[in-house]
Amino acid sequence: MSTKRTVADRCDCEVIHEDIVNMVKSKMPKEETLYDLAELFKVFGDSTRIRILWALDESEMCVCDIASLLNMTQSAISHQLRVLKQAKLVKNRREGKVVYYSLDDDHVRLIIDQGMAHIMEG
Amino acid sequence: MSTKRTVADRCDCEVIHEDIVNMVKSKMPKEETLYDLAELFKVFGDSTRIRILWALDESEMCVCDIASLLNMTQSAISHQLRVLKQAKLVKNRREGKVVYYSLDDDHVRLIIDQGMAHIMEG
DNA sequence: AAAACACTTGAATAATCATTCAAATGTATA
DNA sequence: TATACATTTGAATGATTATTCAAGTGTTTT
Repeated sequence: MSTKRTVADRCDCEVIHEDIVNMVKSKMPKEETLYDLAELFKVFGDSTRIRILWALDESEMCVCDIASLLNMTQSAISHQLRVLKQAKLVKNRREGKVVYYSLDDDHVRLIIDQGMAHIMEG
Repeated sequence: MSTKRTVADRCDCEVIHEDIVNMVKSKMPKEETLYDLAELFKVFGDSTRIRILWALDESEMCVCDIASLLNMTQSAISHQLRVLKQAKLVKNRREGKVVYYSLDDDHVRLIIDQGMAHIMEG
């Protein structure tokens, strides 16, 4: 008796469209690639960093100026610039005591533009 | 006497290039816009959601299939689909008991493509 | 060499958020 | 109407992370 399923048979449902799942699975990029992609977008996913990127798209700037522009501490800006640099989105050069940051990559503008397009269409 | 600055005059440096800061400030979008932009990218900044978006770019799928494809619980997938829907990146339709999800917007592909381009150029 | 300056770094705190678990919908079927 | 099914929802937990604060570099000026 009791062909009744126990309450938690792992997942309470099996695949419904196995053919589609298999097809999609065969076309998915490597796990690692998708992970890296998410990591990249995570960098864009903070308003401080977005503002920094937008500012640097207008002009190369030093840490002090960015801090002033965004009304934040130099330390906070410096921390975020490090994140942006690790993601290869900005680069810097030193001139005496001053360190100037600028965009490192053309994709930055394109990614932001596409994001804006999505937001704007409402 | 003592024109010497106290140790913490708010920020330990003043603006260095006031002209540039003012120019950039005048060109920056509204705070709110940049905040919304960051919120959008935050949605892309999670590997589960990126995988869902990539999968839905191949084919419309139901929650159960996505869960199977990504080897995760339906609950976890459902929670993330809600986030994606709020961001207007996916839409859904019901057919009996089954709910099918699909991409809601052409920008999704373009944004992901730009992200990939950045990653791939190394 | 000492002081001032521009910036970086590390640890600590607080806030955000992805996943899990349990319970609740809504729909179809017996 | 009761059961099964596909999905949603809410609360709880653990992990990640942005900012602050204090101390540390590296460079120039006096």
